[in-house]
Amino acid sequence: MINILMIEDDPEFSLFLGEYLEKYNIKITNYDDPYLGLSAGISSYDLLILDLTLPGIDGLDVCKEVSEKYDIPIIISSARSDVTDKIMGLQIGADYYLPKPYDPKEMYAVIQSLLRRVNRTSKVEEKSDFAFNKTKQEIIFKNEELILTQAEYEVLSTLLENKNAIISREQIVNKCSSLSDSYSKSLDVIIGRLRNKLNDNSRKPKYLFSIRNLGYKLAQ
Amino acid sequence: MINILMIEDDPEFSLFLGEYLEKYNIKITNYDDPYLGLSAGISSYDLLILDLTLPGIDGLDVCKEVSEKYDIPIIISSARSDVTDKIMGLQIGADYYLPKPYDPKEMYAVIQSLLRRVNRTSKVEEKSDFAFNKTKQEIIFKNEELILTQAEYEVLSTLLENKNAIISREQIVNKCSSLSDSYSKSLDVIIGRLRNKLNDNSRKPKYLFSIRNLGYKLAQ
DNA sequence: CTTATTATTTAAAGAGTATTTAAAACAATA
DNA sequence: TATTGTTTTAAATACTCTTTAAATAATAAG
Repeated sequence: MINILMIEDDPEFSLFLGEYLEKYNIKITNYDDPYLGLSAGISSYDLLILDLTLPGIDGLDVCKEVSEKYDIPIIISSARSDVTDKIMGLQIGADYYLPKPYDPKEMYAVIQSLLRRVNRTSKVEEKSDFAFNKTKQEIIFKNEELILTQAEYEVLSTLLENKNAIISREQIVNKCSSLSDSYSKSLDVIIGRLRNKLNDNSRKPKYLFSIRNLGYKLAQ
Repeated sequence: MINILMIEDDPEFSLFLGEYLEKYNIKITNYDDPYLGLSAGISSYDLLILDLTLPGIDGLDVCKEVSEKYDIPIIISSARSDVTDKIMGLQIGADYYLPKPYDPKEMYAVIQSLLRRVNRTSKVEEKSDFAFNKTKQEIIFKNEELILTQAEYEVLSTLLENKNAIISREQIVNKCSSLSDSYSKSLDVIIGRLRNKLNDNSRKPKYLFSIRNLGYKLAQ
């Protein structure tokens, strides 16, 4: 069961949406008074749907306050479809801006998407043992940053960019500017050092496979 | 610097957007061929902007594949503004659906919002040993004000502004007006003095890391 | 099984970078 | 002009990493 907090001064609309979402096991609790909504134990909800035209306070201010204090995902659902409103809303803390009128199916899709993202990123579970960030020039392996030399970084990067594919020694050497471009044995040495840092074993490798006569491949 | 992968078969549009986002320190790499885009080392980018009308394959299929294999946030940017497309896109793995045409400002707001959400939920929010106040020109380190010369202050500031990122010697020298802009060894000396004041050790640094051939980085 | 080829490992050399130290040049102030 | 504090220069030292080389191991072919 998913619990959604709604702040919306048109009770008919919230009722209509609530009824629609009921069949997907989603429960909406609506406050037409924004002040009541703000003191409704926000953190116990999974998501906030926020209207902008509210009595007594601008929805954008509500958005800002909630976003600063809580982690809860926010969808702005408003008849104000001005670009500046959208931009403001998103910058101020909203996760999605859905202009009214909309098909409730669309709202449902947005809710699904947002909750998927929130749950996905908060989970520790990961598919790959590697994560890498080109801008920072760092490669994370099993949640630890690898300390790599320039050549090691370049080699592992090119392998990572072609995950599970075989790349020839020649290709690798050409892509790595810190390797002298002559045919050389340096690459083999670098590979060995990478294997050490990955705790991999050339006899029965888990990550770094040597494919005789063809090159190397990084599995996973 | 934020790295965005774009798959969009209208090169003019991607160029236009890329130029606009440049000033916010965002770099767009566009592939007009979706198959090339898919093999472009997706996991090293921070975000994917995806068009739907692509040559040879439907954008929704690309979306599905990427979403299943990677955690990367996806924005669909498409002229197809049909509700069913929106719903499909969001259900299949997209995080946002932005119908063309749109103001590039709006795209920027969406990017900000999405990255904020992704970083917010994944980061454990760690405490920094540093706090700095630009207006007062002071830097607090472990609750004590550091007594710094002008050059030291400027160098530490630029490092602090790019926490955990590698900055080249050249970049640092250019940003620091009290360093003569010629290539010079002064920076190395200043770094040494900063290390002293931070009780840091170049052999096994805790804060001030030298990244051979690339520059320095301040951790934390 | 033997031999030729290809890959891995290990150690050491050498080139290139970074750090440290001390002294000189410079700037600001009284 | 003397003092003081800061940046620059220079030179010595320390260190890191790619390359080379040589020994060992694994694989494929005859």
